[in-house]
Amino acid sequence: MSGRKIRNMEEFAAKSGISRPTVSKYFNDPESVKPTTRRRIEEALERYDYKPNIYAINQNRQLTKTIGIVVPYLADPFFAEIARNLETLCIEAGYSPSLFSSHGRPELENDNLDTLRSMKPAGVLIAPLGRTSDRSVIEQLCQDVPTVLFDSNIEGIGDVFVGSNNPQFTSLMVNYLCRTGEAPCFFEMKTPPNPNARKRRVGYVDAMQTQGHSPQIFEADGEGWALEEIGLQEGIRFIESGEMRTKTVLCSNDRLAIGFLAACYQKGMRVGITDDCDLRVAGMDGHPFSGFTCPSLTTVSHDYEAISGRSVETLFAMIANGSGSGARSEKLFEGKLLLRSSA
Amino acid sequence: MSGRKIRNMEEFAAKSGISRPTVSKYFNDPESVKPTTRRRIEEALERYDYKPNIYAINQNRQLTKTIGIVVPYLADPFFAEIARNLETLCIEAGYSPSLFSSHGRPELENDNLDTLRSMKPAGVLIAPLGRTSDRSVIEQLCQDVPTVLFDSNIEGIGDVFVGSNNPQFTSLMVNYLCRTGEAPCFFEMKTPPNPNARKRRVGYVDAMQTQGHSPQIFEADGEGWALEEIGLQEGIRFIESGEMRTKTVLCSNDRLAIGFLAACYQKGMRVGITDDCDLRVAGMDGHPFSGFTCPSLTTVSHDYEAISGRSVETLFAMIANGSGSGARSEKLFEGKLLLRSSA
DNA sequence: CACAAAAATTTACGCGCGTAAAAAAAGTAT
DNA sequence: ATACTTTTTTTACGCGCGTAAATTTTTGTG
Repeated sequence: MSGRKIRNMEEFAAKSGISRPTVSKYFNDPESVKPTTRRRIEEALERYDYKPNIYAINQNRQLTKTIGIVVPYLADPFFAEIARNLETLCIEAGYSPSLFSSHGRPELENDNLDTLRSMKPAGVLIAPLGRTSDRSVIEQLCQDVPTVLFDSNIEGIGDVFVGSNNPQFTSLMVNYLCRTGEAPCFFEMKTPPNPNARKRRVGYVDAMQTQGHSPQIFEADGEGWALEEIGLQEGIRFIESGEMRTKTVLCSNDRLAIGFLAACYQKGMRVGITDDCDLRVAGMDGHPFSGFTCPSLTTVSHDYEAISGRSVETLFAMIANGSGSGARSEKLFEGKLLLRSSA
Repeated sequence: MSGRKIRNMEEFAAKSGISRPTVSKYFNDPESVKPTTRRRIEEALERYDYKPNIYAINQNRQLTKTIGIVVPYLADPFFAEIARNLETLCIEAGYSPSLFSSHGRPELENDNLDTLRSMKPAGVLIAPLGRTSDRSVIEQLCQDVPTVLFDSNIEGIGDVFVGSNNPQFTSLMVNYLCRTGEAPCFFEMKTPPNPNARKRRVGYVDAMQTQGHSPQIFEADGEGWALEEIGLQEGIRFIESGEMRTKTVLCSNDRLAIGFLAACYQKGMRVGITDDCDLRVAGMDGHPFSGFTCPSLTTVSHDYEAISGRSVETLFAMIANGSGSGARSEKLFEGKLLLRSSA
């Protein structure tokens, strides 16, 4: 590819001594041309620096090879990790993923979705903001292109949802905590950015009542995605309030838990399962870095691979079969207990 | 936008009662048409669901409104945070950022860059993999489009580099540590994924010698971007080796430090500046979550805002002036000492 | 070597838009 | 009202490629 630049496929076809339609065929599927021809094209490809113009390619095409991936906040390690998985799977399947973050802002989510819609992608994988999402915009998208919602469900929208069974997360953890010690109180945000928080709260209350305990919920103030900071500040407030009726704290998510651990550390409270500790703290999510807190965080982990795997599988199936599969399907994966040393 | 869909600009122009070229003009710059006309178009825009086809728009255009952003590993919170800043700045300036992660793999970096090049972006912001990057591919990109390299410098390539003064990071921290206690040993990876590591090591050795101390470096085994895990496992090995000649450890970066803190915790070593502690641990980067470790991590922080701000400013200037500015410029920002409780 | 099948070529059209040039219409100042 | 300027319309072409149909060449088989 050291040779000089080629303007278009016409010119490249001339250089390689092959007709343009055949070259076009090659780029759409290298296997579809005779090996001899293929070799000649690929030799030319090494000598000249040419790549078909993606705009011209997609402009007169109904389905592109693009897959849109939209997450609410990419700087959240959970979404970064999921996005990484999804991108990898798409690439392996021969698609070109296009990644969008809504940065927690509804108007950006709308912009992303509009942009995506005009890109005529083969399919879209979206984790919506949730509460603040614009239903109609997502609905539009789902109508136009095969779309899989993941992580955050929006009732009645889209053909497929793939996510985690959030109430099961809490009941799993509550049961474990009750089995091994005191029943937990619940540390969460009053206005959480992620819509799964509500389900977790409900799951907590249900599980506690099933176990015959009365729930205690501490609602942290603060808005936005700076969850560790909120966990720290409000954790301190919670501890200082003296209202904590139990020495076991279940945090609504791992990022909050990481902040809460920092609060405990600052307040000189030892966290852990051993006898010399003052408090047990657990989280939920299986955050990529939850294994490296001090103490390491006991949590319920999403089945990352299952969620990302199923999401893309389903999407590919929708793309193949034509999207209109009929009934809306929801697939919820169970969380796995990650027993570490904080609880 | 509840009205039925419009196929193309021709049809939309008919609906709004304006000629297509004028509508086209409107979409390129809404201010460029008469207020009356603008109002009529925008009214039609509310009634009908139309957006110009992005492929057709860009196909016959030399410079698009796209800005490419390429990072080596998006699941690393440092890059996630930088990417978030860059995206926001681009959007505010009226551009459409397009985000790519190389997932630590050189072949993906090449793919990303090739894709980007064919997108004819107005400009590109790239943090290359570094050591494993394909120089020629990056060089090609720089020739074709205005490009700013950030974070990881590749000598002699590109017109502009914006990053941090890594040797200064280490000397700043070494000086602080020496001033307040024992001189530090250095904990780093033998084969770090990030090319800045080498500069930090050199900076460490230099600073130590300047201070009249003999450097001690522990080289952690392991490859890839699972830095916390490596910091944990190799940290344990380092501690157990008994080779640690000092009770102050400077980690090459915060993620390694987070893993090392976990190692210390597991080995029952108290980390902090207070008298009852066994060890001081410091990091470098100002990792978004470094403030929430236990103890909170003393570190040298990148000037995130300055790096991202300067990067886009420079890029916009290159776009405006035409890229060929002549000499290669490098801007290195100083790190800021973040004094917390680990060292 | 003839012949059918497969592959490549030739030819030609269209996608949706940018954009240039010329003509017409609308707005402004005199 | 007239002359002038700004804006819009009309008309027309081209971007780079997908793709279909008809034709020619190449390949494989008997």
